[in-house]
Amino acid sequence: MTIKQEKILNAALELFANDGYNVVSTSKIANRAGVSEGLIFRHFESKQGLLDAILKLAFDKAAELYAPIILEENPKEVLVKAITLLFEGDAEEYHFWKLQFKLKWELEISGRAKTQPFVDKLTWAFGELGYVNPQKEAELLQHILESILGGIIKDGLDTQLHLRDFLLNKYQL
Amino acid sequence: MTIKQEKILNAALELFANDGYNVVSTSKIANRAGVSEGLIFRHFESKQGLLDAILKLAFDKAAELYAPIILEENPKEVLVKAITLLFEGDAEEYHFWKLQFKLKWELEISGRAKTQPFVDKLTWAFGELGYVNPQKEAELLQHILESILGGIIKDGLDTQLHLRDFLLNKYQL
DNA sequence: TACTTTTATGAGTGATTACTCACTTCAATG
DNA sequence: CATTGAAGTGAGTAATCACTCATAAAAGTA
Repeated sequence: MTIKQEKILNAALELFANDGYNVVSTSKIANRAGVSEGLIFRHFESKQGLLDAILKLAFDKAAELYAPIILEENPKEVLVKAITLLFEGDAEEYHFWKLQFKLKWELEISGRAKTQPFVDKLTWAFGELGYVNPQKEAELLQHILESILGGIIKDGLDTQLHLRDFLLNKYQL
Repeated sequence: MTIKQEKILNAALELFANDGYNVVSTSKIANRAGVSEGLIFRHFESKQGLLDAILKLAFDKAAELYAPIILEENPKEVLVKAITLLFEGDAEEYHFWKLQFKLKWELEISGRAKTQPFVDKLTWAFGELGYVNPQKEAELLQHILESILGGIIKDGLDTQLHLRDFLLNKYQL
């Protein structure tokens, strides 16, 4: 991984996340990265190949972020971490999240299979805590968290922050 | 409104909703509508103007759909209608909903101000029913419904249908 | 130093884009 | 019938697109 390769990835991530995959041209990416356009195709073969490389980085980043929840053994703590995680994202991760939401609708990339372990863990936690229908409770919470994350990305963290304590209170955590 | 004008609107709605605004070319729209490309610009001035015309139709359709909830005077019935509404969408409305989700992320059109009366009505209903924090209960339910609607559009009605009865039960309706 | 491989450039390619315009067809009116 | 304004056409335009390729600079190895 050369320096210019990283510059291309960073520039493309930012542009894809902010403007979308289809409207961002490879010449614009090259310009932002301070690199010749041809270099993109040398390293990543095609525009799609560049996107694939970024998606792999995003996947690794997400796995790393969710790991503490998957490994947690206290059911209450699982829910606490799941809820608070959203509100602690730093600026670096921001672009990855935004890209994921954009691509979900622009290219109809589901990312559904990837969240399955997370939903399974939530289901387990709700079961341990004696909920009648842990499976559906888990799906519901997953929906809530996904929509709140979308709100954070679109309208800013401060517009959603008050829901954190409300949720923690609602689930008696 | 001439016949060809309607054909253009229908073709564009379907293509925008399925493929996205930026990837659909005006020549493709004209072709699908069985119309010369120039006619699009005669009637709608620009590609953006065509989109604006479609968004106006979508807004009217949404207002018409939400009206029964806004006018409802029984608080419990407000929540019932809000929850069940999602699961009763017919095929014609489907494209309008899908377009809204796509544009929300592709062009970052918020549509937030437009849902305000709906959220206000939910807030009122939760207040009438004695909830401690009706404002936040309303925002939470709005988040849930939005995310479920997204699930219906992406993965199909049947993947989300079981959540309807679960929600009705959870809110004791 | 001499040779090889990799990294990097930027002008050039055909295809496609949103949009224009000179022109024709059509329907309505007096 | 004659006139007029709107509806409709389709070839044409400059700009931009993803991508190629001949060539040069740099880095590694002996």
